[in-house]
Amino acid sequence: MDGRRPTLEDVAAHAGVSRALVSIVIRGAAGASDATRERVLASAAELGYRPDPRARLLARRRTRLLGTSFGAHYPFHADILEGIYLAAEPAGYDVALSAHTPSRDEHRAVESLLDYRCEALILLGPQTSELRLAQLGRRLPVVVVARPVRDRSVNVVRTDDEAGVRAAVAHLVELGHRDIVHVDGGRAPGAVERRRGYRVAMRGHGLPERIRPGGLTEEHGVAAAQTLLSGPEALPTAVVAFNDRCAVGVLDTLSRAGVSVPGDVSLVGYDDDRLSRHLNLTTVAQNAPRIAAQAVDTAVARLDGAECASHETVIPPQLTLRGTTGPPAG
Amino acid sequence: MDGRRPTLEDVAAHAGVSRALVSIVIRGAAGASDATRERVLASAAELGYRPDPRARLLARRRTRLLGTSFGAHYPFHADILEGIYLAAEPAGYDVALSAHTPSRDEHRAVESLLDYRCEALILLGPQTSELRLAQLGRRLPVVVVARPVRDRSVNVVRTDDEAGVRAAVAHLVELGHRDIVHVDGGRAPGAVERRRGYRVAMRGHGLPERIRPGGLTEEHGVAAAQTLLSGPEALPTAVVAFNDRCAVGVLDTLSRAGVSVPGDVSLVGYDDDRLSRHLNLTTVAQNAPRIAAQAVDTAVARLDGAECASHETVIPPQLTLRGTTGPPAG
DNA sequence: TTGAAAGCGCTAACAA
DNA sequence: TTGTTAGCGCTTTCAA
Repeated sequence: MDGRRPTLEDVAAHAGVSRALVSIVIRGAAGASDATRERVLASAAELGYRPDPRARLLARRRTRLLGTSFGAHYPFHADILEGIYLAAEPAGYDVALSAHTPSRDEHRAVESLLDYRCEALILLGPQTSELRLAQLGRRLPVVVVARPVRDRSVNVVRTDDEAGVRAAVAHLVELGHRDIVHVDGGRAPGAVERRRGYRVAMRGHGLPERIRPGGLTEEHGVAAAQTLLSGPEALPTAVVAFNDRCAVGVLDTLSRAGVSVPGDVSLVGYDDDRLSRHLNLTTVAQNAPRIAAQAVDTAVARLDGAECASHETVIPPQLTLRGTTGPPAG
Repeated sequence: MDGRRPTLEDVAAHAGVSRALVSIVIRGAAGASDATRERVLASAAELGYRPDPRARLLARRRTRLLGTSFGAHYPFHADILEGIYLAAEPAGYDVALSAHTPSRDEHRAVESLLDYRCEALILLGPQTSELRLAQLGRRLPVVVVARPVRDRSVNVVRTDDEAGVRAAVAHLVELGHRDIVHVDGGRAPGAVERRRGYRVAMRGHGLPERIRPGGLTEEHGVAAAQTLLSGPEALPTAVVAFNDRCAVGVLDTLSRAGVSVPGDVSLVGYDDDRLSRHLNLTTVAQNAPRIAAQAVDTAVARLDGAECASHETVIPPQLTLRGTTGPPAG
């Protein structure tokens, strides 16, 4: 079937030089004549040589590995992952992935990253306790994405969620809405900030707060919309949902109950999922590529010894107007 | 900051035995007295020793690594991933993950898995050509999930998509529908089979086929529903969508156009995403945990030398009746 | 510019 | 039952 893959040694023999020289050439390090370089490269290509990352990792002083933990079920994490791969390569780092799922918790995901001697950790929306994050942060550079952390031993890259929701509310108020409900994110990362943004904005406009418990999935949106439909109070004229998935649940439930969006009720999501673009959902966009690039930059900067890289990078969100918001009916 | 992590050597010194013995104990291999075993374990615990997987992988004859490639943006892949982690552990295998994204193609994802000397590959819904899959399959055990492959050098685990769609159509016909549209999956994995299931079923019932080009995201559903709404022909009384995401697009577009589901139009999805459960969508469920377990089992069987493990395992889908199907209006 | 040699932390014969 | 020893495939001084 397989047959051993060629090693440095094989390439060296084939090219008639020492292993050390091959290593130098493969790594693109200085110290080999152009002639040798060419010959080695030719041999390597001919044999189909590919360096063994395990051995490389073991031998090198540095692993140049960026450990990234993510939630397997979060589309937003997938977007960021893509950006991390993109940014890591030119910086000379490899990415080690570790997923957490309902049955494989974050702790295990992180432990496995640590076992592989990742030099820094990028944690996407971690639910881990502040205490544990701080412990990790004292051990190696840790970049927490999409969640604020007070402890200064970890770095944070996140969207200014509070501002995002404030902008959403401002937009609705501008359109003439006064009865605006927030379907919140419960204990999800970022939920506190978005809730605060809503409250601050409503108070600022002198409007009464109406918050419904929600969460980060469609089902939460469905449930919240149902309480809105069946509750004793009148329907609001607008809803700001925790995220796009939640908004989809709200949208769907309202539409199917004969409530027109945005005719009767305006709706704003959060994230700018691929989804929202095509459901024509007004939403607050998080800049995933920029968040990813910043996370990698921060990790690399810390690794390069910039101890005092700024603790937190807050990236501005962008209100994206589409078809689910309009003036109130009355 | 860090300080070197303890090695086998450290544990050996601390316990006053040789490295070999520690290795034996840590691996749980036979050949150490209970007393020694206990002492070594105690030392390891005290020092917080964790084996270095790179070194272990390098030294071992076998890596016991199952390489898994997946699409970062596919929720269904996430479900399967979870099952793979679950099944791999008791089988004594580790899982190496490699994501493909729009900017990091499957080829790269697979190469990196190969570099890490994975013993077998589990490819989730690969778009790779049959030719390349066959080449891979001759090199090491390869299990392709959720897509049929004729070439017998790879193993396949998939849902009987044709039967799934046939069941969906049968259900609609039973309810009295005669004008049933299929919004298909275009070139997506599984699309051919589902389309065939639709055609076979419609022909079997003596009904005319109406297929609309679709795809695997909400946007495809939205687009297809729009052509349905604006086209010259009458709306069908039922729609079978390629998958749940596509169905959500259809559902949303119809609802917002004032078309009641299932009052005016019945709708069936495919996959049984988390999503569909809470949008109360009638759908065809793929059994992700079972698919995952079967994929791991197959890979392990092939690794254990069962060359002739059956080429293909087809898992029955399950029509799941919920609230988006009902009798036609007339 | 090149090569020899010593590790990286582990496993697995083999010998004691 | 235990210890010795030789790798796994690479990087990285240090000499030549």
